[in-house]
Amino acid sequence: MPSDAYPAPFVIQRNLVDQVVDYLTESILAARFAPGERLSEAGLASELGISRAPVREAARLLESRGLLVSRPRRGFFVRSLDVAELNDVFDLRIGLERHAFERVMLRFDEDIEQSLKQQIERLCDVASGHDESAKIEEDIAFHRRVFELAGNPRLLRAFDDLSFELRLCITLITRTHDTPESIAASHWRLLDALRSGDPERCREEVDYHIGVARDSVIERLADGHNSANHPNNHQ
Amino acid sequence: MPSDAYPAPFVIQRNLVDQVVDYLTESILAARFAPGERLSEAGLASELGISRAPVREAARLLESRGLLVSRPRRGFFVRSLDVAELNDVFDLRIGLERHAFERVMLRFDEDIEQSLKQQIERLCDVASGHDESAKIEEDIAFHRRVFELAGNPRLLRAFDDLSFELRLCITLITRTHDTPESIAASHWRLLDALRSGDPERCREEVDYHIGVARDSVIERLADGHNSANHPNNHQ
DNA sequence: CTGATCCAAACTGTCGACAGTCGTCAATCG
DNA sequence: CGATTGACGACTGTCGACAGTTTGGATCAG
Repeated sequence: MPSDAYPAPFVIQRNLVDQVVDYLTESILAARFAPGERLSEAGLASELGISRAPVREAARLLESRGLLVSRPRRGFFVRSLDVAELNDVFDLRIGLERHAFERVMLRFDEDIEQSLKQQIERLCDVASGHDESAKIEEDIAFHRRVFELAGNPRLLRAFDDLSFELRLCITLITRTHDTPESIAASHWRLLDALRSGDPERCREEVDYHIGVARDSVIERLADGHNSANHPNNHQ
Repeated sequence: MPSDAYPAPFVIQRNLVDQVVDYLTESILAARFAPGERLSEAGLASELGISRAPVREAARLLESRGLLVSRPRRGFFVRSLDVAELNDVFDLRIGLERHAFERVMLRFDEDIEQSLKQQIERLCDVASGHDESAKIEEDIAFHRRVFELAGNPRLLRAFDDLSFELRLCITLITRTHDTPESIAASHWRLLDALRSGDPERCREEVDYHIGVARDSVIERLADGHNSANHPNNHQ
């Protein structure tokens, strides 16, 4: 008997907490909740037709993901990032991506190349369309693939943790209008760098790639979307 | 921890969740709970004289810190790391420390040097004693100081998140018996590398330093402490 | 004696309720 | 008229309870 292991998701018995986590995550990233907005436990619970306990536990999880902040005796608020925090997120991302790319480079082979090529092609497919959300997700998916290929699950988790804040950064602004060609080209350059086997060059390409993304976000944030977005840190 | 908001801690009104988080964290890291051990919500709650709700919320938080793993409908278990996971933790640590050291190097000045010198001296103070726990904490404190000086709170939080797993790695084994001199010397070398302003050299020193720590842990894990530690890894 | 089956105890997931706290706003006072 | 105080309402922190599930042992067939 396979008594040990395998949660066996035959019948996916999702508990309420996970469902609430997904619901809240999507709601925040789809900007259905405004940054800084207070989330009422009771309100959410009754809205979802459940009790407050699962909502509270879900909120704790979202807090650890950086999507919510809790103020004792006040409740949970949707995280709102200022420019400094946004810079910090991208700075950490650079550190993580450098590491992931280096690890991938060390084990680069035909399979990895194919895998990344496929990912870029999927990115190209949606890049010509008008589904901005899909572009963002495929962009992130490419980078996530790199972290998968790095072969370190813990490193991947660090990226996943950060990616929620990353999406939050992007949610805060209107999406960039890069051309499909430029989006594709910038990712082909990363693959080329990996292929070259030159660590120095790879670092530079990663720094440039992430730097462009960061500047794009910051630029738009400065363009006016920052107004009336008082960050939720007081006194 | 990572959170913001310093709302006048005149009267420290700690809620139960935070207290339970601290209690559990300390219990796990002090090896009062065995790796892989099941934690009964009801048991803990009655033991602490509280209800299960705060215990559950605290456990969720510990899960996000990597100290507990939850199995649906089964409860929470103390995380137990196998050699592969342990390698992953240290690999991520290398990535983070490289980045932190680089950032510190870019803004290196007299104040930073003094701050790190103080930290190393505190490390030396405890290194000659017999309080192994203090040695570990001061060792981690030095590295945490580097992350603070890097000037990126998000990067610091990433280290804090990882540091719990790091402590867990160390908890799993008997502590290394490095001499006080070698402990001090290895950290002086890191400071020297920072002072040199040479990124390449800094990376190498960091890689070496963390690598030694990793090997030390792995070596002792292989020495026999791994037996009967069936990992409870899922997801 | 081995292995499958069944049952009771223990536990998790979820709920509704209560008490204490915080923010708001109107009434009061200088 | 502006500042202060106090009460009201909303909400969080915490608790005890119930139902369905898992676990481990007792029971029974082979």
